[in-house]
Amino acid sequence: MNTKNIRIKDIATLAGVSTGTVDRVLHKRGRVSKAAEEKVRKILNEIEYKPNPIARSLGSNKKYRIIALIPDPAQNPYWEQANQGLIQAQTEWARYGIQIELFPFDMGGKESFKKKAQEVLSAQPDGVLTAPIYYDEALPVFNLFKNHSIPYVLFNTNIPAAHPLSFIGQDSFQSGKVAAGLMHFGQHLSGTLAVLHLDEDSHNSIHLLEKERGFRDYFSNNGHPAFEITEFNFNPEDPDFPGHLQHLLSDSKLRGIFVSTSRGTSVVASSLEKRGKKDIRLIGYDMLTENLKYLRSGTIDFLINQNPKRQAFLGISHL
Amino acid sequence: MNTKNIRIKDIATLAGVSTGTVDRVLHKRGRVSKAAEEKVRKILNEIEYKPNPIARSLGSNKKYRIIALIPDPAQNPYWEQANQGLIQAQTEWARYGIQIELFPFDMGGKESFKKKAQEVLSAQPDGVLTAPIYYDEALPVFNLFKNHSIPYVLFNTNIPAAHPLSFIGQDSFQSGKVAAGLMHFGQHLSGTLAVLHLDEDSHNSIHLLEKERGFRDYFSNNGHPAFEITEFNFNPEDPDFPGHLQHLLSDSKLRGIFVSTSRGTSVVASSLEKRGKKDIRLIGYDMLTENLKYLRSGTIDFLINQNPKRQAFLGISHL
DNA sequence: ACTCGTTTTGTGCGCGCACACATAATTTTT
DNA sequence: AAAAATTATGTGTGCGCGCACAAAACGAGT
Repeated sequence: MNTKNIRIKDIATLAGVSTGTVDRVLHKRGRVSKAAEEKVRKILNEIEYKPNPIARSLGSNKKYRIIALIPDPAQNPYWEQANQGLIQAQTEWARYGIQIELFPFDMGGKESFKKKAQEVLSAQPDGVLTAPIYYDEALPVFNLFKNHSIPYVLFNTNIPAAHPLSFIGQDSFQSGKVAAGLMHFGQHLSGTLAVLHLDEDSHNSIHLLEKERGFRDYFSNNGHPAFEITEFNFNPEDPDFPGHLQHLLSDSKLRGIFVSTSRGTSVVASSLEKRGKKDIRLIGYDMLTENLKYLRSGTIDFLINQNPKRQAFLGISHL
Repeated sequence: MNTKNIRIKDIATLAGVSTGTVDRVLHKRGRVSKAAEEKVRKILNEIEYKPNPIARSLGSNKKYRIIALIPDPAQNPYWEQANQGLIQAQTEWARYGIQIELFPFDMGGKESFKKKAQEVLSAQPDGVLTAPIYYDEALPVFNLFKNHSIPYVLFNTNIPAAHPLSFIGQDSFQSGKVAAGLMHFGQHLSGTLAVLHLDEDSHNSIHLLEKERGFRDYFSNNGHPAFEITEFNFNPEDPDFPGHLQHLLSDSKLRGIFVSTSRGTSVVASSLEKRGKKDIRLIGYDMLTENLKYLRSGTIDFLINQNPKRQAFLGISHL
């Protein structure tokens, strides 16, 4: 009673006009005399009108199409988890007339990304959720979206320059700092720390570089014991990769490894375990089942959880 | 189109009856002939009917009263954060006719808890969100709630025996194990570890005891280096408290302190900082502003975040 | 066969909003 | 000054559901 919700009808009576007129003022679609608009505006300023979202969505009953433009889940467990979140969102929002379609693109194929982005555009969705893992290719795509006034939400990787509707995900820089803090914690011997980007094209993936920057930033402010930080870019599909890894691990001064990608962590962990190198600290990303195995066995010391499932779900919700 | 949502009306046509009959079958309020019920039931089994929650809540437009029975936020920053979450939930759900009332009880006064619980009962709310920090007193209260068929959601502290509608919060036992893991991590000298319960009546607070149990459990499985774990119960309001703390800190073999309550952590941290004891590891709970200060300065090594604000919010949402 | 009770079934209304359309009040044109 | 065009305003309808109530069907008794 006390929390009496004002309806559009109440405003109408208060302003001495009909509901239709109030409606037109609210949706600013003209066809209203100045005098009438005045009156309604006045009432609106006095009391705060909150349209009832339930009633609103009931009537319209529109179908919304949202497209998720993300790397192929089949290729990568991280994106598979994200996909899980999408499926969850799908079922959750289904009866509100929201339909989610997946446009997976090939990781490591910028061309694939560009092509799929074009398809998204021509599909004319009501919203897009995407993870712009390629900086250079992403920006022009977003400009196109904006021109077609298709709202888009970024997740996983942030590109502020793209000014999306919103961004869901963690701050890669801070995330790198956290990793560094955990790496530093309790370390009493100086030595080498390795930052590993296990990706096809890590130079173009800003979020990986941001993580590294955060990692280095931490150590530039926290100097004892002194660490030498080296950075490596490996493609885990490369046949030479095991060799490179072995060479890296043979460094007796190596104290810790920070893997910037979720998938790569378990590979490194298995290598460490084989060599019985328990003293090398390993920090990676995300609770993939593979990773969890090594986390339990103690080979992986910390996993920074990006919660792709939840992120994807939230992303859709925001749209 | 393809995801055509079936309405109650569709079922009616399919079964060859009217919507009213379907409605009666769905809400099982009788007044339906066996033959008709048969037909409707058959259709219902074939297709999965999902009532549109939007339309449902539109019509009813009921007012729901939810009461939050939690410790007085004014007395404790942790519960103040929880209160923030309640306020957020309040504004969020306001227009769906949900009203949240706060029944704060005095911490450290079981009598206060019992009294307030009685008040809640006589207020006849549609739902209760509560944090049963006193085990012995809580159970009979929940039985009363159940008798009056008032749904209740627990948060912060779980009491499975109370079988509530749901529980929001972390597993205290696991949380203690995590703390132990972080305590153990990188420790290379054996010594003493202290578990501090800084509460008025810690013996009756199961979640604190659960945390300790988890903490001890970890070390019983991870033995090197060997630690002696001691446990202390202090009341931070007690005038003797600073003396006790000082005595504890004078132990040269003390390696780390685990504070099981969110509020106490900063007190210990300030003490540590005064004595310049940087080498004692300190682990506590929750991102209270006080705690964050010491986390930044490095005196507190880890804070396990229980996110009371979010928990409270989720609790209401579940109801 | 008719009325009266009882059970079964169908219909109508409203929740609050958006949007379409019908009416009313203007202004412009002839 | 009347008709036509334009603009302003009011009213009606439907979204899907729950619930109240009207209508119909059915039996039983006279």
